[in-house]
Amino acid sequence: MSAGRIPHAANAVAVHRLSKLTLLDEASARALNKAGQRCRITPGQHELCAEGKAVGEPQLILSGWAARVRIVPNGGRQILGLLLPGDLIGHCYQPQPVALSSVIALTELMTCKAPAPEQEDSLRCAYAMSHAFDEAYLLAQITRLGRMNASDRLADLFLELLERLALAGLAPGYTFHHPLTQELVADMTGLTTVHVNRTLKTMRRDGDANWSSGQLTLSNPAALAHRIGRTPTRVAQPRSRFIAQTTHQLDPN
Amino acid sequence: MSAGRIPHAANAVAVHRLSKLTLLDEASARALNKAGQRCRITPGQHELCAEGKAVGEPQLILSGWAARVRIVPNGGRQILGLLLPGDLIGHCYQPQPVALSSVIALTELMTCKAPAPEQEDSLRCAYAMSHAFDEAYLLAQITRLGRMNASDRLADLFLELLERLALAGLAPGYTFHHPLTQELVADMTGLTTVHVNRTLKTMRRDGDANWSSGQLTLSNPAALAHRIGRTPTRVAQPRSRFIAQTTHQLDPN
DNA sequence: CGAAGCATTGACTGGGGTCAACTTATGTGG
DNA sequence: CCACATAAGTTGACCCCAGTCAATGCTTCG
Repeated sequence: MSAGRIPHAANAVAVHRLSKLTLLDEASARALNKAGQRCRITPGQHELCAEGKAVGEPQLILSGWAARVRIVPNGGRQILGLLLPGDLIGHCYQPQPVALSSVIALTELMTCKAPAPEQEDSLRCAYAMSHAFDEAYLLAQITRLGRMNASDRLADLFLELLERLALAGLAPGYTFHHPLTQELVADMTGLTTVHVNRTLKTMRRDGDANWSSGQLTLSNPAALAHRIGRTPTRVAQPRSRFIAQTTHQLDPN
Repeated sequence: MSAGRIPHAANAVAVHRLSKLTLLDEASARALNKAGQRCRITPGQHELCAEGKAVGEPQLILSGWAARVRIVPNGGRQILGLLLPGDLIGHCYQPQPVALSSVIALTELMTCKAPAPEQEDSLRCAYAMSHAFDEAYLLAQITRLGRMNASDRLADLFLELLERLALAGLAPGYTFHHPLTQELVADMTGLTTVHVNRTLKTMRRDGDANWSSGQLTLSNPAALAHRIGRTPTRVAQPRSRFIAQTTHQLDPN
């Protein structure tokens, strides 16, 4: 894996994630590498996709963060989910699809066209797995918003992020870099900026998490997960490589 | 469409819904009718599917209501979404899938095996459309929980139900029958039973909705939708029959 | 330097939760 | 037909988590 900014390295993270979802065959890996050579840059804050508009070709995120967003009539904003490196944008199965939410870039975003899977391709399986994880994250978001208090929402969200970034190989230790503002966290968790700030303060005091803008550190993810009753996300049976191998990240205490 | 309880009539509602999602060809309609002849009955309150367990063959709901449920560590329960006649259960694309949530029957439930689509079948498209609607309903659930107050949550939920039941031909006028208790509504909307009761009282007083257990009547769905800024769910471009034809249900004022 | 965005804090308020009682169905068996 | 049990709906009194408003730091950047 070479360094620098040559295209091959650009999609290393995305391939890393997809290959953890299923065993990628030769042809798939080659298709991904080839697709990564034609990447597109989207500046931060730009919209990649507008709710209600036609969905274009599915894109694969090579680097950067994005968010699925919905504007609420009364002026508010709800973030439906986050999109991280290795995630797919606009991958659906129905014909003539319409975007169910807008997608905005939270950072400068590098994307490429997601190569179309051939018949019986392992890529098709990787996409399906990715799609299933997307649904799992939506369900997690629902339980967070519906049945958790402020501090549990934040803890659960941070653990999910750690899990997902670990899947893409982006969370060494219990720390990760992120482009989130407290306002974004508020729009994600259904809270206000003020209350997010207060809750973060409490979590810092209690030694659970340390938010210093741009970076987040969880002192003891396993203990935190246990306390709020969180279990790692699973979408397929633990056969060969069909599960995300992130559990070990949370095992030690 | 004959009356009575012969198998052909049993799946009439499900076929009605799927054929509104896309234009069903002859073979698909025949496959659905045939599948409906071998139906299974699940008593109310029974679990069809357990979170974390392997998912079996995809099922099609012929009649009755079910709910996707997740138990929250601190004793609570969150309903992730409702499953209505014509909806699919356990339809996913990844191999060896694991259920992302439990599914429980809210009423006695009649289901049949969802016939496997052939290559380039219109059934495949119908399933994909149904899947897309499922995602849309999850997103709607997120914005409800994240950014709406109690009365808007109830109004939005009721409008969604009206829209979905109309799609299956089960909501003549602005009234529909349902098996929901106020506790179920509470578990769905992230509120408490007590507060759901109070909010329903207010809505009745204001002439927005009338909850009399077992039946719900919205006096003016279009006005209500306008007030809370709700638009009908759309997942594909309005080409031929690719959109749900429920808009007319909400048009008049 | 000022401007703009983000983080932080305090004082006050209110929507919805909690607790607890009571009523109204809907059975169910004697 | 009534006695009893159970589930669902209804209401009141009280409280608290999180929202609102508003001011003040703290960066970063032109």
